[in-house]
Amino acid sequence: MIGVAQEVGRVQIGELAKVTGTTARALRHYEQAGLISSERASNGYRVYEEGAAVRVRNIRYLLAAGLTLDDVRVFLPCLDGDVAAAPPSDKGLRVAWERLAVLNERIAAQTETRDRLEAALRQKAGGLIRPAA
Amino acid sequence: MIGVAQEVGRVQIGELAKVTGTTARALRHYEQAGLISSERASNGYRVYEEGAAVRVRNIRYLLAAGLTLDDVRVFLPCLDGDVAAAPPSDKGLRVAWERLAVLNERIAAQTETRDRLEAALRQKAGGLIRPAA
DNA sequence: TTCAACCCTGCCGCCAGCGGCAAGGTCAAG
DNA sequence: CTTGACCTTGCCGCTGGCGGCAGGGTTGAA
Repeated sequence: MIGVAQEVGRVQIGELAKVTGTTARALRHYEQAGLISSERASNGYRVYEEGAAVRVRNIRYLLAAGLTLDDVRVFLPCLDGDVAAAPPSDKGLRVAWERLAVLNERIAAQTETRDRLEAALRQKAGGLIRPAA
Repeated sequence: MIGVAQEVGRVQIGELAKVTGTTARALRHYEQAGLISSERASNGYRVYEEGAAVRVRNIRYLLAAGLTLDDVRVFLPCLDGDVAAAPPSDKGLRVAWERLAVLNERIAAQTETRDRLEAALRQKAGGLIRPAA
């Protein structure tokens, strides 16, 4: 083993992938997209600091909610709280609010659509078929 | 002009695209995906019957809400109401309810995420920046 | 020394929902 | 008879978020 963790949190990509439930490939992708950063060891290996895991989990959480990497980039500085990253700039915050508004619209649209679909289904199904609940 | 409409609603692809606010390309795509159907004139041109416009608008509506073409295929039979298409089969209805449940989950996830983001933003912004509303 | 298990950087592939273009047929008007 | 607006099929391209592989270095253990 290459050092289970000399200093806590100084971890390489495979480990980070494992603990965050993702893949090294995805992590490199996030880095290239500017969502995470890494130092390099003398051999060129990426080394992640403590807190990276939190950040990555935040990323995954937002992605899972249907946000794009661009969106995530906007919101991340507001989520890390403690870790580095630019303290959310004024402009950054404005943009974040804008994206949030967009998100709200999307949710509204989907909700409306769902309601209509549900109504249509109830009507078609008479009473034969019921919501899975 | 090739006949502004001999019988009302017997219309070709460009017209249908125009009235539904989409493109011929997209309509062919929907057809290939099995979402709409068309007869052919003797010259090979697609001819759409009345009601196609409604169907297409339904499709666009659902797509705009973030559904996939697959999803749409599932829900369409329940929306046409009058037009042809298979009368929503029993199995079809079950599947539709399932998809609806998925949609609900997605909405829930997004809503939760939005709430968290909003909270984070409020905290970061103190009171400097306010929701766009 | 050799091996396995890591890591690196490309670069191509996939899915979805089309856009866009080529190469050709059809039709009505001038 | 030509023009131009329409239509046809087919295929390649693009965006996003990676997956996966090739080709190569580094490490620690046996």
